[in-house]
Amino acid sequence: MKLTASEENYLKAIYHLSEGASKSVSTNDIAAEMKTKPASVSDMLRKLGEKGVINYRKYYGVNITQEGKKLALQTIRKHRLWEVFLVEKLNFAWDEVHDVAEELEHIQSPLLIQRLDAFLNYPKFDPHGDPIPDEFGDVKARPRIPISEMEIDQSGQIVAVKDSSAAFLRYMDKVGAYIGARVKILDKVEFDGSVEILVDQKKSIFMSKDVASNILAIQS
Amino acid sequence: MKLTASEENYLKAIYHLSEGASKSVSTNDIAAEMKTKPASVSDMLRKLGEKGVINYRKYYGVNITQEGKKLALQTIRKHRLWEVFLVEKLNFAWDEVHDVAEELEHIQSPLLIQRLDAFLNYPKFDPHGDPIPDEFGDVKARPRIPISEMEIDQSGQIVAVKDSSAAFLRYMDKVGAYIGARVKILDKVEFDGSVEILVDQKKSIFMSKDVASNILAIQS
DNA sequence: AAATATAATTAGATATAGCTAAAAAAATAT
DNA sequence: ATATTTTTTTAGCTATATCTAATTATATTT
Ligand SMILES: [Mn+2]
Ligand SMILES: [Mn+2]
Ligand SMILES: [Mn+2]
Ligand SMILES: [Mn+2]
Repeated sequence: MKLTASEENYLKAIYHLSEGASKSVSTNDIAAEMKTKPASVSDMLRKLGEKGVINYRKYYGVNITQEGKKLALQTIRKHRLWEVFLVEKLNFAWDEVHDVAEELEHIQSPLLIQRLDAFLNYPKFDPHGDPIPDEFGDVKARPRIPISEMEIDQSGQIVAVKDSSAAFLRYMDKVGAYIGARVKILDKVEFDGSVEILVDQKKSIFMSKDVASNILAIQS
Repeated sequence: MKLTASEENYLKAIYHLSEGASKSVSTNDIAAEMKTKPASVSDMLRKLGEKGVINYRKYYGVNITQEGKKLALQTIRKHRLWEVFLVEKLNFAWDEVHDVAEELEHIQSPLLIQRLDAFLNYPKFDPHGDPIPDEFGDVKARPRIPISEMEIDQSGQIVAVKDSSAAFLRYMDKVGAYIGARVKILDKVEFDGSVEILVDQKKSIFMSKDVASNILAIQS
């Protein structure tokens, strides 16, 4: 099964929207995610359905097939490997990599990805803490919870961000929160869910619930 | 001026066909180079003409403009930098890099290329000995002659290949000829122009004129 | 100079990928 | 159970990039 760059992008979006959610993915949701119009999505769904990477019943949304999942994970693998390359080797900031990786992920060359993976020493996570699927599409899931859901006095380590937008990542940089940082919940405001955390036993950061819910940690 | 990947490929082809040749480039030649049909070329020439990167007079072929030349050299720069990356960092063989570079060269990110250039330590030549234009499109030309034009007993150093096809490069590997090798012309056959050369003062290679004309050297 | 051959362009298709506007189906509210 | 709203699809249009077949312009022969 060979997909165009555009088909790969849609399939990836469908995969992401499927994750967690148990029911079908809707046309409107895909359109929002892809920043296209629902009419364009309907057209693409017909094509992806014909290619067998999704199950598509008109008016009832789509479910990704096993084949589709595998292909989506291949694209995600490439995207994340390139992100690691950009940060580790080319000194990109973690908020600068997404758009370039969005292009690089479509380069067709299994050898390239195999060699890139080796060159990067088989990284397991991308710069945002997201796991890199292996060449068979297997992902090592790591239990992670938003720090908004941790209790006062609990400790943990930041392992990922849920929102990888440049704006959010720059906020992280600004307040000194980063992947790998040790954190402890100092206080939680009942009223609005905002949180005060201690980073690396020295720096205290106060953040809204919205922010806290986008920082993922493993408890310790 | 923003070009599509396809436009960049055509412009690069036109640039290459222009090099050396003093007159306009013909539709048929471009079609042959691009492996498309002349009809497709006519269409593209109209578009490139409208964008001002070529001067196009129907039925009389094209000449690349200054603007076009600059853009073509940017694409060539990217292509060659990626080739260096693939060979130097990812251990690709020099006959495996072209097709992948042909895709990578279209990634749009000035920062990426600037950083890649630095990461590779500002290489001046690609794995086939071709010069890498700088960010302003300036190329350091090196005098180089096909070894078919060298005289008996003359010495030199292989600096590039004219033909970068996988087939030719694998032939080079097979006979042990490589960029950087010291060569001396041992014999030339008057009848058909074939040549015997000594590589690195130890290995003698006999080759047809066709082959010899595709190996470029600087005399010493 | 006219006939012929070659080269290049145009006309008309196809395929991808996007859009707006209209129509139809499904979901929700009365 | 209807009516209304929301969602989704279809129809029709635009743009890119390719093709084949037909046409036209230029170049070469005779
Ligand atoms: Mn993408
Ligand atoms: Mn990422
Ligand atoms: Mn290319
Ligand atoms: Mn090269």
